[in-house]
Amino acid sequence: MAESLQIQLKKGVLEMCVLALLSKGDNYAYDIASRMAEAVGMGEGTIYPLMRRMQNDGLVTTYLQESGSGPPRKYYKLTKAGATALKAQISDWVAFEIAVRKILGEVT
Amino acid sequence: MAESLQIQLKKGVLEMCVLALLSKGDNYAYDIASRMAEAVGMGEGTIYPLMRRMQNDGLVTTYLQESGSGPPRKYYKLTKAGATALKAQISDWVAFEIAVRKILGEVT
DNA sequence: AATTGGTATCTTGCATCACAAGGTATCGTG
DNA sequence: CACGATACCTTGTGATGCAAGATACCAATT
Repeated sequence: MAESLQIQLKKGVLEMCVLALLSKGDNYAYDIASRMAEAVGMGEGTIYPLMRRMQNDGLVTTYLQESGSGPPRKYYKLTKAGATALKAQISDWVAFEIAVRKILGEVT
Repeated sequence: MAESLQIQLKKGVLEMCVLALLSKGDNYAYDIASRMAEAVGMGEGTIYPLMRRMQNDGLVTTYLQESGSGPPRKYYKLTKAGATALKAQISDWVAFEIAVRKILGEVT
């Protein structure tokens, strides 16, 4: 376990979840945020900086599309690099999960 | 899933692991840090503020003990409140784990 | 036509906190 | 006595999640 915890936890989980959602189909921030809010309690204000960072990192690309019910949506699409990052982050996450379970041990 | 992600992730995991270690016996910061470093890559500089916070929160108490090999060690001992917090945090963690696995879905 | 409420974008200020790096002190060994 | 290991702790930095709010579009009610 060489990497810093920060990478595993902070950059890791949220980004990984968003990448996982996008791997099932393009989506826009508001909807992603809603799903994440329901699933893990993420706040809406968190998603936009995160998406911008992921775009800067080349993990996603964007395109605009009319919605018919509100302002146009900015859809995010996974790139090849994004898919690769997703795989790596999942394997990191699984390793982290195992490490934590080991620490918890019989306490669980 | 009402609580903020921050609580689940940041305050959560590290504190939970430390509490779990202490539930198996009193221990001192340097040793805890070593174990955590090996297990999840936590840095040593992280442990001392964390322990102080946990002490302020009444989750642990401390006592000094000579070591024979270096300066005296400050042992931390789990309080009743600490044990209660540990249980709650484990159940939060398990729920979080499940939520993440659900998001990852078949991608895993 | 004006207001409300839901959708959807984004910004700002704040607080938290893990980390790296450094500082201090004790002990045993070469 | 110097060195490395043990063990404590502090400081500064950077990252980032969050709450709150600003902006704007659309549909439906008033």
